[in-house]
Amino acid sequence: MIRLIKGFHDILPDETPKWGFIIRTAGETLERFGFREIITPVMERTELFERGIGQVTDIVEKEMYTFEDRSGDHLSLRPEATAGILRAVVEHSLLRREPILKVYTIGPMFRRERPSKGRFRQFFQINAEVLGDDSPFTDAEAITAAHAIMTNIGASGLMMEINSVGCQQCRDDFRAKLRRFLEPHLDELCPDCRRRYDLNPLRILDCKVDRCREIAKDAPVISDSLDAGCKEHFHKVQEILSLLEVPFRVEPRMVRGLDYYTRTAFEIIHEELGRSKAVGGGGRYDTLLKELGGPDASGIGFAIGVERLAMGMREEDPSYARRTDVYVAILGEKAREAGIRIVNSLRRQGLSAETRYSGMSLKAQMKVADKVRAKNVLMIGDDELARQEVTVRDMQTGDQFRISMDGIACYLQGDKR
RNA sequence: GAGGGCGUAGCUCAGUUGGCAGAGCACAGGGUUGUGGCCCCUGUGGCCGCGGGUUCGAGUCCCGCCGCUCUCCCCA
Repeated sequence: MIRLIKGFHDILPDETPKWGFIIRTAGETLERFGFREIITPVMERTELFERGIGQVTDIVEKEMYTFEDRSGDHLSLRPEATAGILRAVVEHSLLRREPILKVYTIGPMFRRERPSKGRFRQFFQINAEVLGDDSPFTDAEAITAAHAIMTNIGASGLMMEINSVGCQQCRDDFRAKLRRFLEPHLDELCPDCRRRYDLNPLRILDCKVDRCREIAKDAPVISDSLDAGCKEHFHKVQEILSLLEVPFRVEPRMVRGLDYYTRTAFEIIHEELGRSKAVGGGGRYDTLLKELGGPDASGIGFAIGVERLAMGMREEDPSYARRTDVYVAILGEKAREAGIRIVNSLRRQGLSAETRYSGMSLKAQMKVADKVRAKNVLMIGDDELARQEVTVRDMQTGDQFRISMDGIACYLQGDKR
C-alpha cells in the first residue's frame, strides 16, 4: 500500500460538508466586507518568499518545500499566501486600477515542520489582504472581518489579541533598548533565547520557558518605544474596535513569526485549543509591497487556519448531514428501464435522486435509502409498471400510497417546497 | 531538531504467568416472496506494522527498523 505523505491529510466525504461550510461561510463573510476572491498558484519562485517573508525566518530557512525543476528554476510550494498575492497584484498592476484593493484567497499552504496536533505540512488557510490604505480604520476592519468569520462559523471562546510592533524606526529603537536590558541576564536565558538575542531579540518576549518569562516580565515594552505616530495609530485601532464591539485584549509581548509586520499585529486565540495555538493571525506591513517591486503602499492582512478552526467547532451540526430527496427502488428486471428514466428525469429537475442497479431485494434497497437519508422512496415493480404508477413512501412518517408516473415530479416538487 | 506514548479486523479497542486470534461498531445475508430505523440469528473480514533474536511454542519477552501520535521549539 502506498501511504500518503507525512503531515498531509485526506479530507474524506464525511468531513467535506463541514469544510464546505467553513469555506463558504468565510467567503461569504469576506465578500460582505468588500473583499473579492483571488486565486494564485501554490508554487512560486523561491526568491519571492525569500524576499517577502525574510531570509532569516524559520519558515524560509528550514520549512519550505524547495526544489529545482527540470529547467533549473528554483521553485517553492507556498508557505503562506501573502507573498503570492502581492506578486500577482504587482504583476497585473491591480493597484493602478483601484487605489485600495481588498482580496482574499482560500487554499493549501505547505511547511515542512514536525506535524503535531493542529499542525500539518499541508494546511488550508483563509487569507485576506487590504492594500493601499494605512488608516487605523482599515486595521480595525481587518480584525473585525477575521472575528466575523469566526463567529459566523460558530466558534466560541474567541479572543483577539492585538499589539503594535511599531514602524521600522520604532523597532530599531526598541531592539536596542531590549538588548541593553537583557545583556546582564544573558546566561540565565534558555539556549534558544541566547540565539534570539542576536537574531531577533523581540522573540524572547514570547518565550514559554519559565525563567525567560520571569526575566521578560520586567523587560521594556514596545509600546514605550513607539513614536507619536505609531502610538496614535494603535490607540485609534483600539478605539474603533471598542466602538464596533469586537472583543480584544492588548498583548504587549506578542511578536509574530513573520518579519515583515509593522505597527498592528494580531492573533485570534481559541481558548479551547490551548494558549500557544493561534487559530489565525495577521498584521500590517508597510514596506512589503515596495520590496516586491510594487508601489510604496501599506497593506494589512490575516490568515486563519482551517484545520484549527474545524477543531474548535462544535461537532454534529445537523446541517452537515447528508440528504437525498428521493431513492428509487427498482424491483425486477422489467422495471429497470422505467426506474432509471425516472431517476434521470428527477435529477434533471434539480432533485437529488439515487438508486441501485444490481437487482437488490427491496429490504436491502430500503436500507440504502435509509443510509442516504432519503426523504422519499419510489417503488417500481411489475404491478406499478402495468398501471404506469409508482408507490411513494414518506420515510419520515412511513405513509405510503400510489401515484401515477406522470405525477411524480409534481408531488415531489410540492413536497420539497 | 529534542523527548514521551502507541502500532491486533474497514473503525474503536480487549487479549491473563508465553499455549488454537477476540468483542463492539460497520458491512453482507436471514428472521418478512415487495418495505428502512429498534430487536434477534448467521456470515464475510487478520502477514497481530516490518525484520531479526530467545523458546518445544511469541500478539505477548529482547533488539533493530518503519509508521502514527503527543509535548517542547515554531507557527495557521
